Amino acid sequence: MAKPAQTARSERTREALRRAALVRFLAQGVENTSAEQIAADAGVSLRTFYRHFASKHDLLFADYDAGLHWFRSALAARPDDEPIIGSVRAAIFAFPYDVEAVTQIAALRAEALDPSQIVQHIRQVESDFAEAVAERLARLTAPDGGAPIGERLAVTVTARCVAAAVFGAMEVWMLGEERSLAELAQLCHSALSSIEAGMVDGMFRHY
Amino acid sequence: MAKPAQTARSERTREALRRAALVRFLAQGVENTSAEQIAADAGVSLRTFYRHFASKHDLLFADYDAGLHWFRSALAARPDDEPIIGSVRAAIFAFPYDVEAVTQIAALRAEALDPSQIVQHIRQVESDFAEAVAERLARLTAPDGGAPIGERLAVTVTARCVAAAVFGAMEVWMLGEERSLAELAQLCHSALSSIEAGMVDGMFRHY
DNA sequence: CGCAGTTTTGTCATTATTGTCGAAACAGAT
DNA sequence: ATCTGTTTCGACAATAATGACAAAACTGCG
Repeated sequence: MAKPAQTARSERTREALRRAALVRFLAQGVENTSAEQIAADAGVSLRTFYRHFASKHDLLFADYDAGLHWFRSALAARPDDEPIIGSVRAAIFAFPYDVEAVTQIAALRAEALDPSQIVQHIRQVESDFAEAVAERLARLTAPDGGAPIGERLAVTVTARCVAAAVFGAMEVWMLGEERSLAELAQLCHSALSSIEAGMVDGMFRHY
Repeated sequence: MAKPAQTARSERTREALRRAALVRFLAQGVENTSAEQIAADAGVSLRTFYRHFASKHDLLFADYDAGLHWFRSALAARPDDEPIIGSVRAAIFAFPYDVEAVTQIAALRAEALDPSQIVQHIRQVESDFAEAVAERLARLTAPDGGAPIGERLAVTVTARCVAAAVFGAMEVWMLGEERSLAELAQLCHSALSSIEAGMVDGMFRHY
């Protein structure tokens, strides 16, 4: 849909667009920057801009894939026999992120996107998160996805419940008054534990 | 974002646009129908069209809110002391829907939207579903949302897990070979039961 | 190097979407 | 019916986004 990025050239173009956009966005705000300006700054045509990014706002999510990839790898690196909740805990607490950059981008998003779009993105993140967990779980059963349907159901539902715990905790945190990171960690921990407790009896007791 | 719909007049306009769009879409396909045509058919200006619908594609989701509202009401109508899983089962199996219309719209969506957009919509549905369940659960604890944070966390996570079960079942069903409605019902039943079993011990054992 | 095939861009044209501002239609009170 | 404040609509202009096709850059190979 919007990602040539195969060759070195296209990668350069992409980078140029990314940089140009960030500069403009920071200097004059997202809405006051036209796609044409960005393209011009990067020295390419408008059409080319849209070949690299689905939309102007898409630039605000340009770094997301890298983070997802990191998480997926972190999960995959965990030993096969570790209980899934433990793997997830380890991965999410080890997640490295550039506070500066994240804050900056978050501000731009808040400025240019309406709340529903941001919520939509969070749902996307949760969905990808669940998929990563499912991928890790599936490794235990049938690496190729050819598992019996009951097993597939268990993997999918379990993974989604884990995601439900983490993102549910985040939701409660955002709506609550206490906004410290410690509080968030506490909520995550608590939510994951509740899932874990439920897992001893449920259909997915094996994970 | 795009919904005057307060007065009778705007409701008429909205309906006119909806009808006009459906006719065109069915006759010549979504992509071959321009927003201008729809507006013209409905006898309003292009700008007015965009006052009622956020986008041309938005028309393909125009009926969604009604369904959500139905579900929310169905859940609310259930007795307070019924276990949540039971309420959800009852509600989803009683859901009334016009096979004709649903099939028709689904075809149009498949034609005009790319898969990622459809997935995005499904996520939206799941999210709203979870929220409806959470609403029903919250009634048991603190009607005003002023419950202690632990309780809020339990409600949120539980609701999301229920949604995870239902939509996880749907995902497995869609990816599987058996596509009968019976199979879907079976998967939903199974997924909900697994959650139910887990609930006897987890933090949300009370629901 | 020079050629044939593939990928990436550019250009042009068309449609989609949004901001702004003023006119028309509407609801309620006099 | 007339006045008045509000909602909805139309007209116009500026961006945003996409389709179609040709030119330019890049690739591997003889």
